[in-house]
Amino acid sequence: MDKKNYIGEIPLFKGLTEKQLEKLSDIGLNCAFKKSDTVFSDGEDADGFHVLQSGRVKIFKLSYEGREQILHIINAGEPFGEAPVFAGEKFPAYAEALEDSGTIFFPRAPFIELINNDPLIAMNMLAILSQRLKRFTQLVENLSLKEVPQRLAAYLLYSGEVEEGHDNFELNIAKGQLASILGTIPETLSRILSKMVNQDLIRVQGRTIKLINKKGLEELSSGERVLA
Amino acid sequence: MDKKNYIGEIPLFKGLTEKQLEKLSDIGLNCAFKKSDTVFSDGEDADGFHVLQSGRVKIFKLSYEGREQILHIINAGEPFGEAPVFAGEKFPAYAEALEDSGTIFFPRAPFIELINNDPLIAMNMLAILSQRLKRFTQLVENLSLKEVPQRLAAYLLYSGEVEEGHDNFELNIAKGQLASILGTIPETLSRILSKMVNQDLIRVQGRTIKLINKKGLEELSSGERVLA
DNA sequence: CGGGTACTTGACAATGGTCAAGTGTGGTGG
DNA sequence: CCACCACACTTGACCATTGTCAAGTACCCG
Repeated sequence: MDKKNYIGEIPLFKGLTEKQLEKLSDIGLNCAFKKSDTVFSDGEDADGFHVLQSGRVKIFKLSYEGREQILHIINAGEPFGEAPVFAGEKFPAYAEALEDSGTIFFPRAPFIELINNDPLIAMNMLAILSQRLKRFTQLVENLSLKEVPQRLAAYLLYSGEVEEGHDNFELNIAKGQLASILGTIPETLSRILSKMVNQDLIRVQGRTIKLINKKGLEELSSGERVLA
Repeated sequence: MDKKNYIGEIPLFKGLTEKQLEKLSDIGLNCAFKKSDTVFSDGEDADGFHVLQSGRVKIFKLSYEGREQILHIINAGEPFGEAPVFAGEKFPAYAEALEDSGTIFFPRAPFIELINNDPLIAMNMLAILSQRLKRFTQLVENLSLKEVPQRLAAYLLYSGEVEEGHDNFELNIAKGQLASILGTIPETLSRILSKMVNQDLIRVQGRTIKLINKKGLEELSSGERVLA
């Protein structure tokens, strides 16, 4: 079984001893989800958390009318649903597989016991939660203080840095999902992309985006410039 | 010196031994801020975090145009600016004293050392960060998926529960600051309060709010009902 | 009592969401 | 291999929510 080896690769569990990995491997349970399966629901009792092994998962909230706001896209190696392990005890949002996905589920009680004996896991977990907080701070800033074109510009610049091919990259999600990340709807996103194309800021072909005028995008994202 | 005794009262440091409190007391530095003093600024290097001893502090972001979104109001006993201790190393927002305030500042390095030797502090810190994440989740949900009347209704119901006098309480902040918590501006807040008064949902007198129709407010906050 | 700040109210504008219709496009089955 | 269906996306017309600007009122502190 290579579960243990895999666990050793997870950033959250970097630097642990063989013995600790052994224990983690003992308490971790493999789970499989098909595309668009629900992993957990908002308000559901949480008796542990997942680490994504393969595939992708979106964490999101739903409005009364059914609109969706994506809080986070989880990629392989990242934990999710970990906050209720330490406080609240209920999942604070929905989680759904964007593709067929595999996770390792760590039940709460044995995991907490493990942490109590090892500050390193705790420190790693603190780092991850802190990172999440920082991202949420940005998300709140974007939603409350920036308009959709600014948010989109920032997203494109950020993606352009992360993906290969600094100014010519492929969206790794559907445009509708991107809208949901940016806190808007597909129609609005579509219109703004058109405007950006008209102003020669970007070029769009399906899911491929080419950044033509990075300077302009940066001005947009900071708010110096507006997308008339 | 009663610093040590005070530290023992802080929720974050509950359950520690005398010796640990001693150490914390050794590394903690007293700070004083006058009303509207800046405690730290967005992007500033963080070499530690504060615990608020007295007064109140707001944590907030600013837009390009200068609009303010409050992320959190810190009350006595709560830590703030703790995330960059574990990740990022820069404060992710502004902090400003709402009143004359006193804090204890814990420098990063000795604090981390302390944590490495004591899982209990780590667990408490994990609980606090998790709690923050949950609150941020709600904040994102409110900003992105709810309209201002819904947010206000939820806020009033929540405050009504927390404060004494379940349905007749005093706002502990200026209305302009409340607007900034709700992600809007004073003018909009003012109008919505008027509408709520007209519909006999609440009564307002200066900073005193009386909840007349809790059921109606609940329907509003959930989205079943709209504020025509 | 005076002055500044907080708050309110009105008229207006614009961002962005809703509804509706149309245009691909990819995947499946005949 | 092609046809078709479903679904993602686009585009247009409309309108609600909410932010901006401006003016006026109330209130608190000195």
